[in-house]
Amino acid sequence: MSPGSPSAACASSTSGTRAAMAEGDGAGRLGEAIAARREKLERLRARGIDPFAVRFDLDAPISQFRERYGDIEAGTEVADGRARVAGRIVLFRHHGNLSFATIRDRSDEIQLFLSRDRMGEAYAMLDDLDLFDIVGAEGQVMKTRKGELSIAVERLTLLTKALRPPPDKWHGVRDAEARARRPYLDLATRPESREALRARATVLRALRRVLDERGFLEVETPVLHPSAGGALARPFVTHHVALDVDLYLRIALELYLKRMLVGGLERVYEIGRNFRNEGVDRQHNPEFTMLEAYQAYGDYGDMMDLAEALVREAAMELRGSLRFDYQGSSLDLEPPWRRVTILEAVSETLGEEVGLGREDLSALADRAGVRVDPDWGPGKVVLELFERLVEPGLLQPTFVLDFPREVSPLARSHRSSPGLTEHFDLVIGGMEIGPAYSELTDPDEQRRRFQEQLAARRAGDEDAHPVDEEFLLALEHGMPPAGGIGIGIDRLLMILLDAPSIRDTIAFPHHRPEPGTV
RNA sequence: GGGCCGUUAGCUCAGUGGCAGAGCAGGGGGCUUUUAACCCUCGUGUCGUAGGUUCGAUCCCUACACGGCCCA
Repeated sequence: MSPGSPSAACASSTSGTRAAMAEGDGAGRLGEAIAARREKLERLRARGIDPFAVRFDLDAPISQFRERYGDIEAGTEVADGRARVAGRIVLFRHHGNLSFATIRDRSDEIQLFLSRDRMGEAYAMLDDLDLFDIVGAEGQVMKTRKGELSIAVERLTLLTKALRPPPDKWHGVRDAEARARRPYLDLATRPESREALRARATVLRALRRVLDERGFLEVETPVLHPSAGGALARPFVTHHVALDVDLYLRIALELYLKRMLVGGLERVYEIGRNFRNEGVDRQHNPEFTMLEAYQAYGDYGDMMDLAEALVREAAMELRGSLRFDYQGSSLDLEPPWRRVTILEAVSETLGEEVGLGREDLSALADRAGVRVDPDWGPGKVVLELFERLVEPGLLQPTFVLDFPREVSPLARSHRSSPGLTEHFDLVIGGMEIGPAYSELTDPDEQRRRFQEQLAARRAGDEDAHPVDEEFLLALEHGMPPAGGIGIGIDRLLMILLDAPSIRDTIAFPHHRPEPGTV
């Protein structure tokens, strides 16, 4: 964008259609506001002030001044309390030769006490400052007569001039669409929005700590996969130009982490982005963060212990408690969590015994108001019944055990129940947080499972698992028995933050591009 | 995919079949202890888009787009 050329800036606007048009017309309040800010920009430049400074030395984040001087008496100055802080101007109150500005940094807000007395001629610069400009300030720590901790500024440095007006200083960005389209404005104006990102970091740290302490190695595996496996979902397709091959964005981490077990690493985990080509709703974003961990010589029982430890640690770290509300209902994350098989859970909800052997499963589903495809096998019908009728009601943390083999091609067959696998889903707040298995290590069995999936795919199931020869080859070299688990980080955050939508946990959630901007 | 709701100034929101409204933000003026400061003053818009009904539509109707909620 060429500096000093308002018209060029308008013409090259990349903002929304409506805004861009208002600007293009050169009329309207937005155009005026931008023009006013640009005039100030030029005035500042004319006075030798760089409106986009290179750097600023500061002492500490604002929160530290609060901690240190929060207790001083109203109407006093701290003799040795010098402060250099920086932040964005979020409130401005002018009183002629005295002004108050509230600036915000990553840690907190503090008031700048700006008087002509202390600033002299430099006070005139305030005429050319606006809300949302970023400034650095140096002065004396003080408290006003009304008891507001402030910095009596002697030197004020403009660090960045904001050329566009900020959102409403009190409400921030409230419109869901506007928020989704310009998340940085939401972050700049709504504290909860910033808190959610801190919470994510806190939770990830806690999860890593638990795994690191247990001897798991954090690893990274490819995002570009020649075949999209490890889960039953439709992938995004991309293309490698030099190799001239189509590749898929990964839908799961599983198959590469298992190869690492073949490689002898025994305990590995990865926290990474998965991509699934599906709709966007309260519980789904096309890219989401998954933790997967694999523990050699363990089974899905060990994964239950691990899940409890991981979630407990994350909750304690973030909330300091295992009991809190989720969307109006009280939640208790204290282990041990309830364990119920999927067949028991479905039977309990329907009030009659449900098994894979029942001939009338489809009719049963029909009576329960759950639509099922006539091509589906009993396992898929049971899963559908569970997901529709049972899962949304499982508020408290629950391990739902022993999924039908038909819907779990990568889990080991159950050691005692034929037709089932050692696969559980962890459900909290009515949402699937993640699956875990006793892993299938028998390459011949794995091949048969893939072939069953191939048959399903040929019958029209687009989500069926592809046959992955490279993976089978690795298994043939021998993978130790292992337990593996996946935890959807975004959904776990929904629980821990009491958030109604996955969007509240993601900095840049996906949305349709605004028409006319692409 | 279906149903319902929403889309009006940069932001937050009112509103009407007959000149388009408020608060904040912005311009001008005042103010040396404010707290979403206050007081005076000034201007504003493709009323989501495209059609239709009407003398006249931002308002009623239809379709579409985007968003939200619910259902599948």
